[in-house]
Amino acid sequence: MSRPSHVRDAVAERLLDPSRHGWTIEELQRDLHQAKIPADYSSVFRSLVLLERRGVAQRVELGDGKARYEASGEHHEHVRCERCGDVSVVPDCIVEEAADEIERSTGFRLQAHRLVLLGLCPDCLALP
Amino acid sequence: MSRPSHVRDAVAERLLDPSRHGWTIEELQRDLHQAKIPADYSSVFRSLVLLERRGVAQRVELGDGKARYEASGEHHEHVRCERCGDVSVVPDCIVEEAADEIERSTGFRLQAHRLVLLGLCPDCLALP
DNA sequence: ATCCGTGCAAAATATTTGCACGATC
DNA sequence: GATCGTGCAAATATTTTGCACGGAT
Repeated sequence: MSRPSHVRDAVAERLLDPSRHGWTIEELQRDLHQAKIPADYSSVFRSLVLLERRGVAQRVELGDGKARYEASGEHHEHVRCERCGDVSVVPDCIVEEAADEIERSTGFRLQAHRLVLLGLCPDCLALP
Repeated sequence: MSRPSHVRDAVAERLLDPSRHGWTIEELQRDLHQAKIPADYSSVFRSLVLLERRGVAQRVELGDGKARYEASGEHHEHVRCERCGDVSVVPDCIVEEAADEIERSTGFRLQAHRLVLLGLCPDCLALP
């Protein structure tokens, strides 16, 4: 039923790469371009929408006004470098533990959370 | 040196109100309008920029694509209701404690963080 | 023949800036 | 008279949608 979709395939392939997280649409497009897979911004966008509906990708908000995507899977938090924009992962969820106490103090029923840590990455720390 | 600025004053007054957090520009404008203080969107925006530069206001990202502002001051986290958009405050910072461990495991030097908790507020929980 | 993937361009959403006018200093 | 606050409209930045074409089924 499915026809070849080189754009979508290439997008999925990049999302699955565990060494990068929080791709913006533009970053994906640029990376595709460098791999000789020219694709329209809207095609990348639609690929992401579809991959998200299929449960392959998930959209994450990293608080910089850009839509970012990564492979859906284990929950984790992100650290974003405020200098170069690089995104890394914090494997442990430090929010879970506090959830009960927060629900009690606020009256909210918690469903999800987004934690973005901001700082300087090791590379940028080494610079002046 | 400063001339009367009813828009900016009214904006600041609302930000300082401790019963509301995370105002969007549009919410502020609507609230001003109801208080018979018609103001242009851009005037509210510029008031916020100025108030932020003065250290009175701070911009917070609550992950819904809108710029949100509140009085600068004590650090705290936010809970946003996914149904009605209402924003409340979580006084305690649950991130501080984990910061050291995160810096060690990621190599980042942490400078700030944004935690947005998502769920249902007490009012919406009471609805069907 | 139909359906789906793609590119191109326009719409939609939200923020930011340019310009002119009038009020305040 | 110069400066600052404001409204109006245009410029940006990004995401989202409409449309048409062409290839795969």
